[in-house]
Amino acid sequence: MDDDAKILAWTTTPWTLPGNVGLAVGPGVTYARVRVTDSPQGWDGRGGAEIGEEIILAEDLLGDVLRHQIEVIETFPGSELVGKAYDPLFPGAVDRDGSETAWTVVGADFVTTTDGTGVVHTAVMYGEDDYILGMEVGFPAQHTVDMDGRFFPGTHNSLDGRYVKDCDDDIIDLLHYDNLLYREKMYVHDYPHCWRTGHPLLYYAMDSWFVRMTAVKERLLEFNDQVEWAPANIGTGRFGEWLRNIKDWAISRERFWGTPLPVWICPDCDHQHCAGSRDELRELAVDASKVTEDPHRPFVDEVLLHCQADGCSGEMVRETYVMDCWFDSGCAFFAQWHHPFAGTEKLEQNFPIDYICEGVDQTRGWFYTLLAVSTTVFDSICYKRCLSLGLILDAEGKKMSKSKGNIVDPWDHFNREGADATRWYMVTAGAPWNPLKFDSNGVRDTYGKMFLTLWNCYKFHTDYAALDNFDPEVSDCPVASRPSLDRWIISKLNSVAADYHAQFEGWDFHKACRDLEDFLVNDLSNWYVRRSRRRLWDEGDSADKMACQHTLHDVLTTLCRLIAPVSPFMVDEIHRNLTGESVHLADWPTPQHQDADLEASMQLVRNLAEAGRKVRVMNDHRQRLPCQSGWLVGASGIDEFYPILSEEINVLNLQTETDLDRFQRIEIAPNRKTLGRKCRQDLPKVMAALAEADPDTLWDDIQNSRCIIAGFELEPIDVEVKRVEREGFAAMTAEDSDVTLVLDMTVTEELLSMGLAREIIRRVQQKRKDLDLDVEASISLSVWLDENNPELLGGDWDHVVSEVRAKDAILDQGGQAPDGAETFDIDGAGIHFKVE
RNA sequence: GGACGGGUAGCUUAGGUUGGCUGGAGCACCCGGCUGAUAACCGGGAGGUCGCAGGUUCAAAUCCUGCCUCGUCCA
Repeated sequence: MDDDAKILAWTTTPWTLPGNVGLAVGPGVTYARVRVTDSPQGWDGRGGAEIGEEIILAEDLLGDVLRHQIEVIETFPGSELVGKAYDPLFPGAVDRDGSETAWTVVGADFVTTTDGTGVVHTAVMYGEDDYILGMEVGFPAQHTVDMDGRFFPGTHNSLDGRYVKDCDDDIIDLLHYDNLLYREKMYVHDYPHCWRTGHPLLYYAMDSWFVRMTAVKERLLEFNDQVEWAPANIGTGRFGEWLRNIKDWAISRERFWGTPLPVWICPDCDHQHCAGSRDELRELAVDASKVTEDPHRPFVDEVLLHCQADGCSGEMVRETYVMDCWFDSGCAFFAQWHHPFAGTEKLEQNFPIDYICEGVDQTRGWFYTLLAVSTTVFDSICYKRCLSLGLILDAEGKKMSKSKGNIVDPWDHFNREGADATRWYMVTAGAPWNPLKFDSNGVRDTYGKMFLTLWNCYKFHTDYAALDNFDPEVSDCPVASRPSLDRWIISKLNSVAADYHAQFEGWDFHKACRDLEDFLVNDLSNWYVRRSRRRLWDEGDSADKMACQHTLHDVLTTLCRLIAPVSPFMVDEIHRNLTGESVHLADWPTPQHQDADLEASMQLVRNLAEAGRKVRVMNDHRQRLPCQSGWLVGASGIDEFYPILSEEINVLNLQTETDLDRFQRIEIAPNRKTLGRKCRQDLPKVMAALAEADPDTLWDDIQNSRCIIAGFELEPIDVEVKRVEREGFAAMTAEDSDVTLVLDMTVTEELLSMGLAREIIRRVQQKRKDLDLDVEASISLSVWLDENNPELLGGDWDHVVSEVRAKDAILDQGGQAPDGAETFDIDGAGIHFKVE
């Protein structure tokens, strides 16, 4: 350079060096002039420097960049370097073209010392910053590379005509042999690549048509504020930020396929004309017959127009570009109605659009281009509500792509678990705007839990309905007249339906569907249907059975309608079979028959049933072994559910009780900490006395300050009071309530017999099922009981015989079972049976 | 390099805006139970440094700062 020193610049793209036309430095950055005093310890790669050579670079980066021993001669701000000229690395590759600033140092704000040398190589045509700077300071703007990525002839005799990325290494060699290279270094950095082929891309300045979006920036922001975004932070954040940093829209593409850019230019006077219709083209065409029905390339390229400029008789030629395909997308909202040539009424009815929905990766696609076109052309918002969906990722959280091979083939799931389960899984797996890590097991679970349960509820209903020739149209059964269990499931369904609707409106599809699934599995299947089985076994005609069938019919049809928008197939089958009509033609349910008190009561009943099961487990009392008595302490208003509850928790006699003390006693435990301090060596004596004393009187005395033991007065702080169940009782308070269930845990011969009968029934029923017997089929049953079993009483044996539909039955207590009998153990006693 | 979002049990996740009781669930696992529609269900158990480090506070998964890491878009 016009200085004795060499200036050290840095690049990650050697192929842009022939195009170098300037160097940028930070005016405020401190630079150092150093002299090489000695060789380095070792040296990797090409490049180097002579002893005594002077080098200029940013002071902060001396240690990172230089390998030689050096001395710093002076330091100075970058502004002192501005204006100095240097010799091009590839003389002749770029023509000076009258530029005053070519191959000089210029100042630029973007230069930092976070990496490189603090001196930025600038090749105007191959980088955005470079181009902007070059235009500003007047560097020559010439390509050294053609559109195929090859160096133009005249760049350098060993580079001409070669693909630039293949030349990087040779360029380093050339610099090395000319003593122009200081150092090469491996450096990891991001670089854009073609998403399809994986080839590295070249930044390349080229002519384009733009839509001046910057002119409507404020309007875009204003309209965006009127859109209801889900989630809201996309509108203000990601999309809002994009609009705030809006760039002009590069609208032209050098392609063949696509919507032709409708711009014609006169070669004589440069007048430009944008055509708006085929009619207009025919009118202006030099030869109207060239305007064909197909307005695409190549036909449209043949059309020449009469120049529209005053006094010019030139023939205008079409710009050969096509439009960015996203422009077509942005026009969809009016183009679908063929507006402006037709469909204006349709457009008015449907614009702005109520709702659009696309992946979050479409921020710059649909979301932006629709708004861009509606703003520039219609000065209006385009859509009122917009849901930005999260992407579907693979199990490792990577975006699915065919080239990576990490895609899940949806057909695998459609064929295995069905489209319904796949769809329901995808909706319930997370909020729609969150990325979804697709989990195949989740689809499996949804299939088993949601759709098999739905189908089984339907099967249960339809099997018994068929047996009874049930026809919902024929019989009439007002909801108000049905038993409370029926009114409860109907109320509950309607409450869930109302929430479901509200959650859909609030974008919470995932929560809505999870709640509905919970209703189906827990409320309908595991409570209503389970509690109703016996009602349908009734072989006569009863009002109760009729009510149950009507209720199942009503609940299933409504449920189908709610599920249909998400999972349309199985519910359509069910709905058609139940009503003869497709679910997709049915009305959306409107909530009715809601009864909050009834729902609350049933919730309490279910919590009590749960408490009953829990208390049995904790007290080691088998579910099938009945309890003689149970009491509900603090319950009111649920008497009508006592039959259900007593059956559910297997209690023979369930009653309301107000006095919990009847089942509980207190225990007094010493507080060793306070007592120890108080009694010292007398503590064992006091503790022994405490253990002996009657807890009730003791506690009474302590509270009234008249408890003196071994000369010490005991205060409430000295003891801990615990309430425990009296011998033979077990208790538990139901969740979210003040109601306590107390069970009598006493075991009697009668109860053991009943429990034994239930065990046998259960095993035989399982056997019936294993043998795949028809529900109505009869069997022959033989039972042998080992001697250590409790006695099976006559009434209980009769119960077994009728429950399992045995037409003849033999009971042998204490006898020897023959080979081939089924065997099981209850409390260590063997039981054998045979079903024929 | 910029914008935005995420990181909670082996896995999938709720909660986070408004700090507060023992951080909930599901799958899988272990033990027990229910079941004449169910591949469903119920009870118990084991499994958590709520990415890391600081800060604010009587108190932080939650608020603040920095960092690490993953994702998407842009460059």
